[in-house]
This record gives sequence, C-alpha cells and structure tokens, in this order.
Amino acid sequence: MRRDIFQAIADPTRRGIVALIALQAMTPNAIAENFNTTRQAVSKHLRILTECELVKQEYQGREIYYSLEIEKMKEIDKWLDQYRKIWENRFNQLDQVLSTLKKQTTK
Amino acid sequence: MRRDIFQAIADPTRRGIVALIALQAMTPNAIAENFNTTRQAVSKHLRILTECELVKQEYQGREIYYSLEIEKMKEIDKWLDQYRKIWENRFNQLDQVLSTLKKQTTK
DNA sequence: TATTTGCGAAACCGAAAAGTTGCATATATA
DNA sequence: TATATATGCAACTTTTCGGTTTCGCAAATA
Repeated sequence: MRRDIFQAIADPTRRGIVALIALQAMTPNAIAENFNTTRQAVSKHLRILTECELVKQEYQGREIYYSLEIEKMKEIDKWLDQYRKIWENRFNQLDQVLSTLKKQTTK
Repeated sequence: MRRDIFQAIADPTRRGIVALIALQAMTPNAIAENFNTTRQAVSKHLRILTECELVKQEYQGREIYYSLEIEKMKEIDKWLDQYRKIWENRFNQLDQVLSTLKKQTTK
C-alpha cells in the first residue's frame, strides 16, 4: 500500500483525529463522535495512521484506545529542517541588511 | 479543487520538485528531466503547487522559471508547533527524571 | 444463555488523482 | 517566413481514496 506519513496527514479528517488523540487516548467510537462520518470510516483512517506508525493501539477488554505516536511526528520536522535552513538564512541576510543600514544611519 | 499544502506535499514527486527548486529556479523541462514522467505530468504538479502558492513563476521569454515560495512552508511548521510542544514537554519530563536520578546517585 | 456493544474487515460505489496523448499558442531561430 | 522549441491545457484512462453498508467476532451485560 506504500503508506507514508505525508500521505497520512494529507486528509483533513486524519489531521483532526491526530489532533484529537494527541493529548489523550481515545476509542474509535469516541473519536467518531467528533466527526461527521461513521465509525467505520474513522476505523479506516485509524488503520492508515496505524500502518504508518503515527498512532498506537492499546487493547483494554473489547475497547481499543488509540493515541498519537509523537515520535513519528518528528519525521515531518526532520523533513522541514532543510527548508528551515533556507528561511533562516534569508532572515539572517535581511538581518545583515538591516544592521548595515542601522550603522550607516547612526554614523 | 480545495487544494491545501498538506495535500500538495503528499505526493512524492511533488516533494521531489519542491526539493529541486528550493535553491534555484528551474523550467518545467529541466525539472522533468529529474523524474520518470512526462513533462506534462510535471506541469500538472507545478500547477497544483502554484495553486496552493507553494511555488511561484517567473516568465522569461518563452521559458517559465519555477521556484519555491519558502514562506508557505512555514505553514507546516506552524501546524507542527502544537506537537512540538508535546514532544518537548516529554523531553523536559525525562530531563527532570534524569537530573533527579543524578542527584540521588551523587549524594 | 441470550442480547447488546465495540470493533475490524470485506464488498461496493462515486469522486478525485495521477498519468498519458494530442493539441494550441507563443517565442526563438534558421 | 518557415521551423523548432517551451509551455499550458483539454480529453481520456487507470488507479486510488474516502465513504457507506453489511457482516462476523469477541467481550460485556441482562
């Protein structure tokens, strides 16, 4: 199926689920209450999120609690890093321009 | 069409394009050379990237140079922020545990 | 034990995505 | 001016996606 984390967070409902279970584990039924879809649809999303290890399960009787695998989120952060370098560089360049400008005006 | 940046970066080819034009502007033909698809397919991806303002165009004669709109990338960073708080929190908690442990062992 | 509840999986459906081929158009170049 | 080149766009096809409905199974409960 070739799931990756970028595809996982592409869907707005899945981002909603991720946000929901970020702070506390929840069952599929409880999660589904927050969206305008069926529990089965949520279950499908949870499967995708589980497949790419963005979410972990905890069995408790017949209930399954889902929670966010926060470590996996760092993968996006890591990917962003290359671009962060670029925008910080540009900021520094702007900073230099500004400081040069300041020196000139205070002279 | 409801394009958003998360959908835009979901496709691996588009992430490739983004990486490619991050540092220097390129024409569709030049970009297409780097992927195993037709120029038209790349053109379609560029259209999607342009639609969600992740990429900007610069016309130069009959050529069009595409480059990354780095500011837009910050949107992902902003979204990540809520989760960054969580993982930093956990790290701090671990840090406290470790320093407590250290105090005890050095006593 | 019989029934309800929580869940995943499979089958199906319509819409969207990603790719290809075939254009049309504008700009270089011979 | 005739031709080659760079590009976008439209039509079409195949695949994927997100959703619903239906089902089966295991655990709780009456």
